[in-house]
Amino acid sequence: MKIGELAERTGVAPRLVRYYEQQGLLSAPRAANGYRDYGEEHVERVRRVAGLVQAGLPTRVVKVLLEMEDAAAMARPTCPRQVAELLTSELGGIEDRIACLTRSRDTIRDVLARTEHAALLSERAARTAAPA
Amino acid sequence: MKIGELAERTGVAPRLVRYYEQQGLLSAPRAANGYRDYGEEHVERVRRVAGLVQAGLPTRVVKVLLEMEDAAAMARPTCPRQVAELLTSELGGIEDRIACLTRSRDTIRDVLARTEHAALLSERAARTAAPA
DNA sequence: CTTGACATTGACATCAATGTCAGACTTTAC
DNA sequence: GTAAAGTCTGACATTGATGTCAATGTCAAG
Repeated sequence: MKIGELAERTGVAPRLVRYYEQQGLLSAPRAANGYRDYGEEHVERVRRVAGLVQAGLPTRVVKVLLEMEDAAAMARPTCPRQVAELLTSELGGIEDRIACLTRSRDTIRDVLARTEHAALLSERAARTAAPA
Repeated sequence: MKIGELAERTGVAPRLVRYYEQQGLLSAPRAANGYRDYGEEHVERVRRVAGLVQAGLPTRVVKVLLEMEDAAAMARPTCPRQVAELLTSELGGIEDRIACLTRSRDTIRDVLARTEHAALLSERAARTAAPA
């Protein structure tokens, strides 16, 4: 598929897809005419990249993170010492973020449930349970 | 305490503390001489603000989020319809981030455990279990 | 074959979060 | 009391993630 379709399916602007590619987060096979030519696997990949970037990770970190996810699929993953150290230190930051966001999520749910807007919450739950 | 000490205790640069204040995320009582004069409660607050910002939330969102956490402490929290809607829509994004980060966290742990760097992981666990 | 929609690259603009510096004032340490 | 260190405000610079535009090329539909 071409970049336009990929963008539509991921909700990520073509501009950003190219940017991520430039940052080395994305491979981009080319068709004979020079157009980028993506496959299904790229849809997942782009979603994942965008998700991590939106979660506040710099592209530089996302890069090693994803390289590592690729490695994790292997039976006997290898990982240079230096990368392992970077990941170990990032791990703390990631856990902090999770804790911070989790707390906010719980607070939001709690407040919505306890105010007169509980309906919004159940509407949303209904939507996510049966996504169109 | 003055801004320097607050900065030291939170790991957040004074410059940023002032910035957060300017964005309305922070109150800043002043001493007679004009210096900002913080109490213990501000330490927590600043950590929370910085945490959310690092988790990729724009200050504008952090602001309503924290206002709401304050409200959540009340017996009968109130919340204007418009704010409730904003929060409901942010909720999805937050959940996405959590999922994304959780997955990365698990992958990191998994890879570290399965490579020759498992030691890093246990060292870290030891540190976080008994923080200095 | 032409027109319109989409792609390519590269340059430039923007925005939010930070860093940094200058000039004036306060406080701390000697 | 003087010097060093910390604080204030305000301006300017930088960085990373994006938006936008221009000039050119490709493709699909009429």
